[in-house]
Amino acid sequence: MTYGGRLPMTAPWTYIKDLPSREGKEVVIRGWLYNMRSSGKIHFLQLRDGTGTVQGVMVKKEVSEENFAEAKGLWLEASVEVAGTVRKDDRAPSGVELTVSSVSVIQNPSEEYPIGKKDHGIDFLLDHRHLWLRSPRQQAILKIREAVIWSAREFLRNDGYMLVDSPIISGAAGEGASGLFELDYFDSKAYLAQTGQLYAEAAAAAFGKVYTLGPTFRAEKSKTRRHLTEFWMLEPEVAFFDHEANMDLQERLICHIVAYALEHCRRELEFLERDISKLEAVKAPFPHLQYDEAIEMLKKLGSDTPYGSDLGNDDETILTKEFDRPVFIENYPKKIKAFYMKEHPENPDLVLCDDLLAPEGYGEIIGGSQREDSYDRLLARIREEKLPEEAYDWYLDLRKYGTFVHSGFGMGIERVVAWIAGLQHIREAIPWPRTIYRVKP
RNA sequence: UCCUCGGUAGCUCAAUGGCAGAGCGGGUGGCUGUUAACCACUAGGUUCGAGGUUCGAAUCCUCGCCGAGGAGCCA
Repeated sequence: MTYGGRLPMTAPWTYIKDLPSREGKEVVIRGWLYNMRSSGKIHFLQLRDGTGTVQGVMVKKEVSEENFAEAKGLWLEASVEVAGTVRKDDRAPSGVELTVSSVSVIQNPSEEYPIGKKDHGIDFLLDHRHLWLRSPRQQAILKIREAVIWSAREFLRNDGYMLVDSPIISGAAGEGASGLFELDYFDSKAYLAQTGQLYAEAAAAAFGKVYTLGPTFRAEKSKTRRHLTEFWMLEPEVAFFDHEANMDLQERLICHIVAYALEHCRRELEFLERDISKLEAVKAPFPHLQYDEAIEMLKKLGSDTPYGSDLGNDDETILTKEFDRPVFIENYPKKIKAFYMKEHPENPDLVLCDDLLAPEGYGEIIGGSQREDSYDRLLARIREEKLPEEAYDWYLDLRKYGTFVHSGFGMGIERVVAWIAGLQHIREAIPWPRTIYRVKP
């Protein structure tokens, strides 16, 4: 079982996804054995290579006795190179099977694979995330994640947006000191970014239409199905866009992402048993509710959240069940929102902002606002919130040198993935979830 | 930080004061079309830890540890 000797890496091999087009041909595939059944004189090798799965049928009288016996001794997740002939078979899910002529063992595990064929508890699966990724469900979810990110970037790039990365280490507190991860930075303190927004605003003054995409960090001890301590956020920021244009961009972006997933991830969505009709309903225009209308509506639906409070998770769930597509909640009271949001021109107690809530109880996937562009009002807000003024000197500069109407928003990647894939918990929507009690693997 | 629930074989769970069990996985044997294959046999335990109540504790009590679900906060 010498790897280099028996398996020249320059040799061509075939990916399982391409087998249907190689019917009748002799091929070699490389991958892993994810299950095996045997009837004594015939082995059924369930093989996967990351592009698909195929059943290798190994008949005793058609292969060497040694090779047949060696195959029988394989453990689950053995890595193998399998040679055989592609054969059409109506019993196979992909329409083809592989009639095996020989199996070369790359490595046969010396102990049993921890993840079995029956159900496991979430604690065990998260402890084995590095192996759990191999399961079909996790692969389907992560393919949808990739599609969400890819389609969002494609949409923005085609619409003239430029990716301008923002720093992960920052000396400024961002949205307020609570929930920040603090780290030793040589002789002083620094923080992990909670948002790239302030940097995106600076970049918008340079490039006009920009976005950031990267990990963000919240040190809050949240223990819910909607929270991670490390999550990815897409944050467009647009010069000369007002609140209305901002929401229009959000609506177009979400529609594009959903349409892309429906077109390119149909198999994954079906595997996850997602109700596809719910996604097909996601079309513009999305309904809009003013904050006070939302509070009124919630009262009729049995919530006792008073005017002036932020909506709770239960409120979001109740509210979104009233609609078949995402719903905007606009113009929250100033005192429950961030300092950088622009005051409502007709009501100084409100700010020009929006949350976009996904249907079916998934809740907030986007938070956005028009930014305060007045130097004086922004400075006043920083003082009102008792934020460290000196940390925001550069941010205030943006209002000092050619200030401009601008707006932007943050879209939580994992929440969008959880919604589109129909997940119960956000932690499956990221390859390596970080939660309050879990940083390994 | 608060509330709720849980921790028993490698895994998923049962046993609720009276002999520690099943399914899956592992081992051995059988089976030429299996689809979480099946059949037979078999090995496998510090019941999370410490202390307590009791003739007797996986089970009841106290403390601790480790998780999960939810609240708050947020994307």
